[in-house]
Amino acid sequence: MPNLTLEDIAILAGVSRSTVSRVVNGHPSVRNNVRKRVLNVIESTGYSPNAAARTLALQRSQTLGLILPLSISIFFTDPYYPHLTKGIAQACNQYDYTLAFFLVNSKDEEEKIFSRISRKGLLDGVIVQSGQQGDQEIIGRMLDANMPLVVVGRPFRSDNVSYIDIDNINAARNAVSHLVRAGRQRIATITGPVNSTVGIDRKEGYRKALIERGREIDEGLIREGDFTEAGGYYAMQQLLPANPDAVFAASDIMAIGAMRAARDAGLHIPEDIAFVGFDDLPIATLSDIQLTTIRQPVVSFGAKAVEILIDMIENGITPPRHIIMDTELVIRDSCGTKQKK
Amino acid sequence: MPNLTLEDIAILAGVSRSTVSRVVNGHPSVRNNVRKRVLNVIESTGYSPNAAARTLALQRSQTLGLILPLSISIFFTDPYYPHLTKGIAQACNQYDYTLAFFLVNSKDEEEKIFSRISRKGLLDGVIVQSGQQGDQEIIGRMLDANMPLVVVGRPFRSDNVSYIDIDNINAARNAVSHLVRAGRQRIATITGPVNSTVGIDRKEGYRKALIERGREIDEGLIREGDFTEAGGYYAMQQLLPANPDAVFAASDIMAIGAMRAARDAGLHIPEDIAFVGFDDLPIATLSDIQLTTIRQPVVSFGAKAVEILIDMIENGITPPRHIIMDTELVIRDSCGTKQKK
DNA sequence: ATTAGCTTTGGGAGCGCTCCCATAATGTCG
DNA sequence: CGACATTATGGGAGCGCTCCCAAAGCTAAT
Repeated sequence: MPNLTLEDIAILAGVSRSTVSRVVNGHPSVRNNVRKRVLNVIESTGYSPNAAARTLALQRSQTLGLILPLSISIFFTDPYYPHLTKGIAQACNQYDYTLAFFLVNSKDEEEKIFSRISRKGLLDGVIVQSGQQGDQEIIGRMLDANMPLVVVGRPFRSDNVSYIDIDNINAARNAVSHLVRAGRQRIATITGPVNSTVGIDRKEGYRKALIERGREIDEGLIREGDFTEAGGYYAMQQLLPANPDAVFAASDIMAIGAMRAARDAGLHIPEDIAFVGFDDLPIATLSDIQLTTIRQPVVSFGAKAVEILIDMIENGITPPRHIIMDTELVIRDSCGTKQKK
Repeated sequence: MPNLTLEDIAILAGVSRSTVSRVVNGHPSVRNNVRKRVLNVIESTGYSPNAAARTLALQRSQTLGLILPLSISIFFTDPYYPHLTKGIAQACNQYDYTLAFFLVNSKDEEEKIFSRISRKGLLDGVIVQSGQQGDQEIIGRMLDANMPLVVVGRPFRSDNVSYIDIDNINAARNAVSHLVRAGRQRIATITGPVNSTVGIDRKEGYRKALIERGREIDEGLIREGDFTEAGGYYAMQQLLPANPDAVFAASDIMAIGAMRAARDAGLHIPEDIAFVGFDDLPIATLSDIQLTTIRQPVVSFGAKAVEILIDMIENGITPPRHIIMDTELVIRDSCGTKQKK
């Protein structure tokens, strides 16, 4: 299969380069019989335009970048990221953009990847998964380079940046309120890393819920986790001496780890101790005790991020937009309030 | 930040375009003081070359595509794929290639994605995750388009294609032999889909192991799964009436589902029934009973695939290579043979 | 000092596309 | 049926880079 160019098609169809270009791009001012003739040639030769040449001429690559920064090099131990990726990939397909995927594994790589990303003619825009302080640098650099940018998860400095998030504080508050209403007395929490906005916000929601209900905050019932199963297990072990009768974990995967620790300690779920997670990813229903959790629309995050980003690319960078999506408390077995049928 | 070109840098440094190009590409024949002068200008202006222009001139994009075909639109319910993706992404970073990510979700998308992929000037080569019959079409089309290609997992027609895989038959045989040696009498299996090579091969390994040991094959002890947790659960329910005392599942995630079903049926693991999985992904150790499983080097698959692909791109397409990687049976709690300490 | 044999540098052409503008073909109306 | 508006078409220039070849600058040897 030889490498055909516009010119070749033009010759074969007996028209000019420009006309073929018009046909390819669906420009209206081409006579019908000419259009047909050209389309036939294209069809029969299997011609498809050269992406690089088009990018160069248009100054548009039709490619978006997804950057998962160093802080989440734990990539894929938490199924949150794969789901997000899926949402983004789907949306890219839908809008006919190519998705370039950058997984930052180490500080060394970071520099390498940066210089690749900031190269003109590669990406039209960038989606950064954020949350931790370290990600500010990436965000800053993209902004400096005037690269259209959407952040998934509220970043630390968020005033001049578009992002998509949920209301973590209220979502957490609802979950913990539910435990209070269920009569739990010693409600503990396993937070995310406190150098992340999700870590901070979900913890804040926990505090709010308790204070609203006139409870006191017992620091002995608060432990920091790292969004891994092992971290959840370990944090739970630390909490056990404080005798909690409920735990709100800032992610499903940590909740799974915490439940394992509780069970290893001989506790019964939900009788002795109730659990609520956060995310509602498929793992929530994989454990033996189905996890009560806060559903957040991870796949929609991706879709929405792509949508906004493309809008920025095609219509110019607008004032930063902050999109807050809805969450929902999904009651299952682990919190002990599910109606038996 | 204005959009600088080679030409601009040349003027600023008082040299020609060509000289700047030489400096950027590390060509030796540039006098040292000139090189320094140019580098200074580049540094101070933050210039970086335009990727599209370079691609057009070189006919090389330094970009690889990863295609996850329709048959695995279940993407990310099985953590296998995220891990593979991670391995590939890491390797791409290492070799300074960009990774474009194509997730095929529907038949409609397939066509759209194909035409994008086969566009010249976008990808230098492609990695396809394979296994099912439906993937043959993608593979065929890439081959027809003369696109350098490496398949992860042996495809159905594998003679003219480079691929990376493990010896699924022997790996499965070892696992099942282990169960036989442990004295299990009624060993069942939950296979992968039988329109996939992994499904077929692992089942074949199961049969081989039993026949070698003089056991008979009881079709009532064989059920087909679909590599999901729910599929494992369901298959196990089907198997229960046949009273198995051991199950070999063709993936960890199915083993998890199957164990849940066994437990729901009141069975004790591993006393009443032993389980062996396949993959050794982190989930294997997340369940309450740590899963005995066959470890396959998923992340290395990715690295190896990238390595071979780049070799094909840079040194021309060589005769197809078939790389078989090693596996290892990892004994944990679920098979009942682990030494107590 | 002159010439041969290097190394270093500059500029043209080309990669394959789009866009603009000029020209050619067509259509419309009095 | 000619004058004009309208629509189709062709070709040049340019996107920013690399590569090739020729010219210029050096070095050193006769």
